Amino acid sequence: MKYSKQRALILETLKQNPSHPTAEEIFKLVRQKDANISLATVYRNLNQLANHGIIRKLEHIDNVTRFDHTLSEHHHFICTSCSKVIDIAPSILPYLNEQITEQTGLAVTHADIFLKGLCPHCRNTQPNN
Amino acid sequence: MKYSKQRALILETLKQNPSHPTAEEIFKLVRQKDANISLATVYRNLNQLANHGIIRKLEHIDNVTRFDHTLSEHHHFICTSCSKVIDIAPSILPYLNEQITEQTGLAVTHADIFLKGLCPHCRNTQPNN
DNA sequence: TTAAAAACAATAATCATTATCAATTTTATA
DNA sequence: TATAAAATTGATAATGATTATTGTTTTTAA
Repeated sequence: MKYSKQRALILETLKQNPSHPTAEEIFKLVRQKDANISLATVYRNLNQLANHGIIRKLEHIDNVTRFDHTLSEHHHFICTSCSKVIDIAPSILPYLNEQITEQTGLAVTHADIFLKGLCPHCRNTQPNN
Repeated sequence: MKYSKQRALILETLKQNPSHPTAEEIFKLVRQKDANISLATVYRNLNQLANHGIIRKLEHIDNVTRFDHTLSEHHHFICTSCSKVIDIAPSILPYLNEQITEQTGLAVTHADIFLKGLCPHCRNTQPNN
């Protein structure tokens, strides 16, 4: 991968916004620093960075592709009220893959867990939902 | 919901094809029985059936929306080699929601688990993958 | 310094899905 | 059974996210 100013800006912007932004959201952010950058460039570079294992592409959260600044594995909780996404450390479910492999006979190499429920904030403000 | 021939056909077809088909795949199947049914009708009714809790919409398996003939909760394993989807009984992870709720303080109401790995068939035929 | 390779901006193309709308079907009621 | 309102349909246009194309610019190794 050759260096490019645009790619560096995109990666830097993603690192500064760990909130699992979409390509469109990243586009709006980088536009503030480079008024000429193209949406296609944002898509191209996000995919390229993901293919090189530098960032992570999340295709499962809410039917919209989002990007994650880190490769470190973690699960995701989405609040059904405010749509906020909260990262969950995989360490809360140790030996998950091994456990499933043992019980099913399927060689599990990767587990993505998507949780739904109310975040603490919505749980307090909307006690009856 | 008023009765409609088309919706009945779509539901029946899905029940006979529990392989998590996409809307397009269901469309091709129902076309064999009703040459005039429209793709829009298939989409409309699949969404309607899902909204009424009669079938389940799966948006997480492989970045394509698929439909599930049953509401009974279960997780999904997708083979990274042949893309086959295998259902996993949620009973292999009992008290999962409670366990996560306890450890994180998040009120988890629903957990979707998407597993990747090699299915038994591909594991045997491609031992080095 | 230069030339090939990679990346760019702009935009057209694609693909899955949804919206629109006039015509048809369903269904409750007379 | 007839009928009229409401729901549904088929056909197709529109949408929105993403990818492909193309001529131009940037990067980088020699």
